Amino acid sequence: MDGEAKPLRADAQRNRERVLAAAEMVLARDGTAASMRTIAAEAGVGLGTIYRQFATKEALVEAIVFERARQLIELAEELANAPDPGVTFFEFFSQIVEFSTRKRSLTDALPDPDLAIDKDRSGIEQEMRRVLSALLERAQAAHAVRGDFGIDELLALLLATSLAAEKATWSDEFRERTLGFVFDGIRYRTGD
Amino acid sequence: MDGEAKPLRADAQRNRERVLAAAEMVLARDGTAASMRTIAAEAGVGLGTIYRQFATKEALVEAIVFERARQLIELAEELANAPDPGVTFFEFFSQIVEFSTRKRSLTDALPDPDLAIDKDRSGIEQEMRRVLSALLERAQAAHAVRGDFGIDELLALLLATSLAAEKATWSDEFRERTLGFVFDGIRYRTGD
Amino acid sequence: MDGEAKPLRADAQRNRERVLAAAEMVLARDGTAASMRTIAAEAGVGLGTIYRQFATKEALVEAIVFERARQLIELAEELANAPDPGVTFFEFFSQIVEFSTRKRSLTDALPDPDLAIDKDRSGIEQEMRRVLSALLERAQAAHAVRGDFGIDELLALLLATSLAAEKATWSDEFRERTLGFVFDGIRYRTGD
Amino acid sequence: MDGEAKPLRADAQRNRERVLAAAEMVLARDGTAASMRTIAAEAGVGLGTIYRQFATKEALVEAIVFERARQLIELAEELANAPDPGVTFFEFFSQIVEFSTRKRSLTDALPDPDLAIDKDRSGIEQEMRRVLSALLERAQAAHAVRGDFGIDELLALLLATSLAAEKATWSDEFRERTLGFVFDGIRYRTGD
DNA sequence: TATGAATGAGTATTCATTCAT
DNA sequence: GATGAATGAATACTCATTCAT
Repeated sequence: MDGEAKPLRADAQRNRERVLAAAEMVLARDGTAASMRTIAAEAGVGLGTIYRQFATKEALVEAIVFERARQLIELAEELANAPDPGVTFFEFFSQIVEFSTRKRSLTDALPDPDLAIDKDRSGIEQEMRRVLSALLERAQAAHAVRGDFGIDELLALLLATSLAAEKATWSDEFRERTLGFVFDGIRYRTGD
Repeated sequence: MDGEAKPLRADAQRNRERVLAAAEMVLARDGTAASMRTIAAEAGVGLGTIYRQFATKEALVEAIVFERARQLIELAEELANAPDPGVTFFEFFSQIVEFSTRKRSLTDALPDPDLAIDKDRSGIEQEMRRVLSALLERAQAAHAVRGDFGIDELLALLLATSLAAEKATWSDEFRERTLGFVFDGIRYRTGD
Repeated sequence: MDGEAKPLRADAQRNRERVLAAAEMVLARDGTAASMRTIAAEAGVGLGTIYRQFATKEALVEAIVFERARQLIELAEELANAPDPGVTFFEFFSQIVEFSTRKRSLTDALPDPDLAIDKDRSGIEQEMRRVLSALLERAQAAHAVRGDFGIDELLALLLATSLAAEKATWSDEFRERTLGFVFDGIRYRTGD
Repeated sequence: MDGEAKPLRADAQRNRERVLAAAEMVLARDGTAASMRTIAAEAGVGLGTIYRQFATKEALVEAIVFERARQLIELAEELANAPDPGVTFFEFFSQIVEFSTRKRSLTDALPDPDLAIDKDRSGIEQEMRRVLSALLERAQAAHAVRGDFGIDELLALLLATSLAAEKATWSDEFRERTLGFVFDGIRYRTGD
């Protein structure tokens, strides 16, 4: 839909990936305050090499967020036709939160209704809304999730629990227990 | 060993408050990356004036967090004997989240199990746990909240929803709707 | 010859002395990098009180140097008619150096031929030259010090050994031993 | 574990030298209170350029001191086998003092028994003691210097006269005359 | 008159970004 | 293309000095 115009030379592509991997690791460890120099060192490339691929630090961070969003979308798409829509929905929710525990700043990948929405960002966010809506609707059709629970509320609660998990590093056990209460509030019940 | 020793000269007190107010505003807007100079300018005082009251930037931020935590605790204490424990509990939860919508970084006031806990911080966090536990237990005794919902889960969900509300600036209407689902998962139901 | 015009109120005089004493102590300990606030705290007075007596930090430092110079001069004058001019001369030399070991920056009290010489400074320096010359000449007249050793060389060697003693904090024993060599070079010898 | 690892790019090397030269000059003029900005301006480079070569101001100052110490050592080593040990010894002493007249703060290169001694510093100071001891012992063996004059006293008097020469900027003529008296005190005499 | 609160220029240092090698 | 040296704006913090209380 944009960008990736020329298919990058092989070595350039390899460098791009090394930088992304290093940046992901360093940012996860040090937060966005991490310096470009640190990232370059971790990637084993020169500073200039990063700037060849990413115009600014902001662009690099965005690329990572973008990448993560793509992974989420991919995962959601794989699950689009999974056998049990209800179980699938809740497991997917849980998985996203677990992801956040491990990778700091993943939450930036979730649509932020506030931020100035540039083209690229908007595109992927739309896509995320789309795939999440699909999972949600299937779960509702299967009478596993309440019908009055909308996509905006889903995004809000995903963001909420992911942020908290990220900030406080929830244990697996604690995550499941806490999410359990949220899920109980969302779950379809006879009489709704 | 605490502080509040001498009762500050009138002008010093006024400046202290101006600095705190300005810092709260600027930090809410720009995050903790905001510069001391910006805060001083916003407060209409010289840089040195800030440093007279707060030894470091960190101390200033902590003072704000501390102040907010104290407000929360005060509110919770006022509600400790309110007539309807169930309604009180859920309204309190909602109010905290609403607070976050207006004042960014309030969430720092909620206990963060992770961070190195210095004495002062630890004190206020213990207090917050205590008052929140009291509200929770009263609501549980009144069969308004599930008995298996603990203080840690409460803190986690408060943090979660506050962070999200803060990040995305939820409207009143959206907040009530979204929290409604969470509350439904927490609420006591016959058969538990 | 100047300054001390009005004879200062009793309390003002007391404050002046407290400040001087504190400043001497603090400057000796921390060097001239010591802050005015530290000095005020040590003296147990407010910052303003220091500035009432000394227009600038520089003026305060100068006052101390001045004070020390006056002490040296006084000592030299007391010795002007001491019984053994030779012993007196060398003991005086040694005492000045010992002084430097204890009080940092005393060396500033010794005439510095370089510096822009303001009126006050010049006055006391002239005086110091005068009293030192007197001691020296008496020692030479008594055939205790070589006749070709002049006042400029005396000042230079006093400054030299004082600076070194100050910088390296010589022990009593080391000072006497080291000065011994210098004295041997100055001492009158048959055949001169 | 030492340093001189990679042989610096040509431009980096040139800048390093420009910085060192500028720092030497500025520090000589303004003392160690001189600001990094002033040094950068004098060197005609950006502030960051200094910090690329020297991690802190302290490191820069140390580098200069180190450099000077190395020059002294080199000079001393060249003289280690000079024909007349006595003349050599006194000329070397005089040369060091003359050096100080031109380059302020050289005296920092002389071992300071006081200061916290870090590894590098300690290394070079040991070396300086060693080469000076060698010169001294040769002069003593040649009956040019008194046998009871030790390396510590030598270092003390070198420091003393260098500091004074630095502070007061002695003329060539005055230096020779004044040092003459010191030398006379050190010199070997029949009857010792 | 004494106090210490307020001021803001000045300091060392960091870091995103540019550009010569 | 890749490297990393150079740049300088920006940051937290200090301190001599002034001035309201």
